[in-house]
Amino acid sequence: MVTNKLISLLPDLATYIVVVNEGSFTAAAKKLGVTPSALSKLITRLENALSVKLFERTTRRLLITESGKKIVQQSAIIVEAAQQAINISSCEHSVPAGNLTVAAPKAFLTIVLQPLVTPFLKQYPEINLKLRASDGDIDMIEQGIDVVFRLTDKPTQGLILKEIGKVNLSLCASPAYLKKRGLPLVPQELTQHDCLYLGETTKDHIWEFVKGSQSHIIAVTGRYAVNHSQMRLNGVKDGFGIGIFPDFVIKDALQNKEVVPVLADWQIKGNYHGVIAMQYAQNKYMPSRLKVFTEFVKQHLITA
Amino acid sequence: MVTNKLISLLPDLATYIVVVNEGSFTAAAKKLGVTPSALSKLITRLENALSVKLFERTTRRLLITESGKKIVQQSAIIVEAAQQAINISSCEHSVPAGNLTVAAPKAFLTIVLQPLVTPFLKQYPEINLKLRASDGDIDMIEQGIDVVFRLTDKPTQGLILKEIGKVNLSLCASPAYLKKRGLPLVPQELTQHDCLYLGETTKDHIWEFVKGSQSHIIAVTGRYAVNHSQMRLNGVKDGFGIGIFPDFVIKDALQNKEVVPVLADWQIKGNYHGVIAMQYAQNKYMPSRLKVFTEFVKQHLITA
DNA sequence: AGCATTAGTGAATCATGGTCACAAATAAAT
DNA sequence: ATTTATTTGTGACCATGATTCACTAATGCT
Repeated sequence: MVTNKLISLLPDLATYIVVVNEGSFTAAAKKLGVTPSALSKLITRLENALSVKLFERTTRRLLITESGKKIVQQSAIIVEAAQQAINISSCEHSVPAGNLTVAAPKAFLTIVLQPLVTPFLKQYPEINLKLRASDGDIDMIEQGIDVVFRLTDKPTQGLILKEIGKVNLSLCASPAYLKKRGLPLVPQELTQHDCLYLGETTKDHIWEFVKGSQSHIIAVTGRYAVNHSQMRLNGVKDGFGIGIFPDFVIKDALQNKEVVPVLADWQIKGNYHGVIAMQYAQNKYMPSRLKVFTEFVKQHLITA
Repeated sequence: MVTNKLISLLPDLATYIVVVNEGSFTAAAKKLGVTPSALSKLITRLENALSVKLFERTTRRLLITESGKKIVQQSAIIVEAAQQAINISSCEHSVPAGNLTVAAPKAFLTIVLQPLVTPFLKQYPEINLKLRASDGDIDMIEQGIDVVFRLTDKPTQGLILKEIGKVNLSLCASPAYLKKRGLPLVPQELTQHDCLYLGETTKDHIWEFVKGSQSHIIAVTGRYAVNHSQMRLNGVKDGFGIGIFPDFVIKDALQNKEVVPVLADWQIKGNYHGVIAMQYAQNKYMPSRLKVFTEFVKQHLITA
C-alpha cells in the first residue's frame, strides 16, 4: 500500500544517498545546489521519519551508522529504478534527444572522435553532446558518463564492452631524421637512435618486438618523452627521432608523407596494443540517444 | 549520478502507481487525501518530465499507455524498496513499535485471537493493533495488512505460511436435543436428524466421514444454516440440531457441558479441516512488531 | 592557541504544490 | 435525443513548509 508517508520519504532517501556519496553535507549541498543547512534539516527529518540515526556526526566528519548503510542500499535501489524509468521514457521517444556524455582518451578524442562530432550533431539535432578527455579510471555512473572509449578488452564489472576496432603500436620517423641517421632494419639498431616514448611509467622505454617466432626486448633512449601522442608526433615531425604511436594517431601523417614507418614488419607489444572498445551500461531500456551514438560510431569507424 | 530532476521525480512516480492501482484520479485522490485536481496536475507534470504520455484519458475512463505500463513497473520497484527501507528502520528499533494490522476469519478472530489482544498490547505498549475480520480473499499489500490467519496449508504466491496449529471439524449438539432425538452412533443416522451447516456453498450440507478405512458421504438436512460459527453454536445450544464446527469454536461449550460431542470417533473432511497458519510477507528485514507478534501468537497457541 | 572548516539552529522569506470553483467532456440512463 | 452524473482539466488564489541567511558551536589541523 502506498501511503503519503512513503511518498514523502522518497526524495529524502534519494538525497540521503547523495550525502553519503559525497561524504559531507557541504559537498552534497554544492552538488545539489542547495545550502548545507537545508540538507541538515532534511536528514534530521528523514531520521525522525524512520526513527533511526543515519549519521554519527562530529562537525568535522560524517560517519555512517550501520542502520544507515542498510538504508543506503535501499536508496540505491530506488535511485536506480528511477534512473531506469527515465531511460524507458527516453526510449519511447522516437527522435533521440537529451544529454549524452562521452569520455575517451585524449588522443582518441582529438583524432578519431573529433571528425564524427559535426555529422553526429547534425544528424541528431535534439542531442546535446558532452565530450570529456579521460585517461585513467573514472566512475561512469557517479560522473554521469554514458560511454567511455577504452583501449582494452577487459570489461569493467557490470558494464558492456563493445569492440569497435583494433589498435596497434607503430614506429615512425621524419624523412629528414632517417636521411641523417639511417633507417633501422632490425630492432637492435634502435639502441643507436633517438627514440620518443611516453615516459609515463618507468617501463615506457622498454619496447618489445615480435615477428613470427622472433622476439626482441629493447631498451631505447631518447632526448624527448611526452605522454601526449599529438605532441610526440610533432616531435617526430621535427626530427627528434623515432616515435612510438597507436597507429590511428599517425595515419594522416603517413599519408601526407610527413613521417615514414619504421620496422613496420615487426609487431610491438605494449599498453596501447589491442582493441578499441566502447564501454557502457547494458540495459534493457537503453536511452535511444545512446543507442544511436554507439551505432553511429560503429558505422563511421568501420567505413573509415 | 543523482540529480535534482531525479529526486523530484520520485514522489510523482510513487503517486502515479496509486492512480494506476485505483484506476482513476478521483479514487486515488480519495486514497491519498488530496483533490483530483492535484493529481491531474501531478500526472501532467510527470508526463512532461518524462516527455511520455502515461494515460490515454477520456473524462470517463483512464487507459494506461504502453509506455505507462513500463513506468509502472519501475515505480513498483521504487515503492517496494522504500517500503523495505521503512522495514529496516523498524527492525533497527529495539522496542517494537508502530501499526500492526492483522486479519483473520471472523470465528478465529473472536474466539482464538480475542483473549490474546490484552496481554499483547500490554506487553508491547508501543504497538498499535488493528484487527480486521476477513473471510474470503484479500490483497494483503494493497490493504496494508501485515498478517493474515488462514485455514489452509497452501501459501499464496510470494508469501510465507507458518503453521501454528491444527484444526478439525467436529459435530456437537445440545443435551436437550439429543435426549429428545437420540444420539447417532453411525454417520448414516444423521439423515434422520436436523443439522446446522454453513450454507455458504451448495456443498456445505455434504459431510464426509472417515474412520480407518471406512468412509461415508452423507447429505444432511436441517432447518437452520448460517455461515457464522458463533451464531451456529447458539443455534445448537438452543436445540436446533447437530452442528458442524471447527473444534476451537466449541472448546469452551464442550467444557461447560452446554453441548456434547457427536460422532467424535469419526474424522470429518471439509473446508475447515487442516492447519491454522499465519501468512505474511517473508522478508530479510521483517519489522520487529511483526516478528514479536508472530512469536507471541505461536507461544500462546501452543501452550493454550 | 588559533584558524579554517563544517554541522546545527532560528527567523524571515519565498515558492511550490494544493484547494476551490468552475468548465468541459463523455458515458449511461430515461 | 436529452438529461444526468461522473470524471478530468484549468486558472486564481492561498498556505504550508522548505530554503536561505546569518550566526553559533564544535572539531580537527597547523
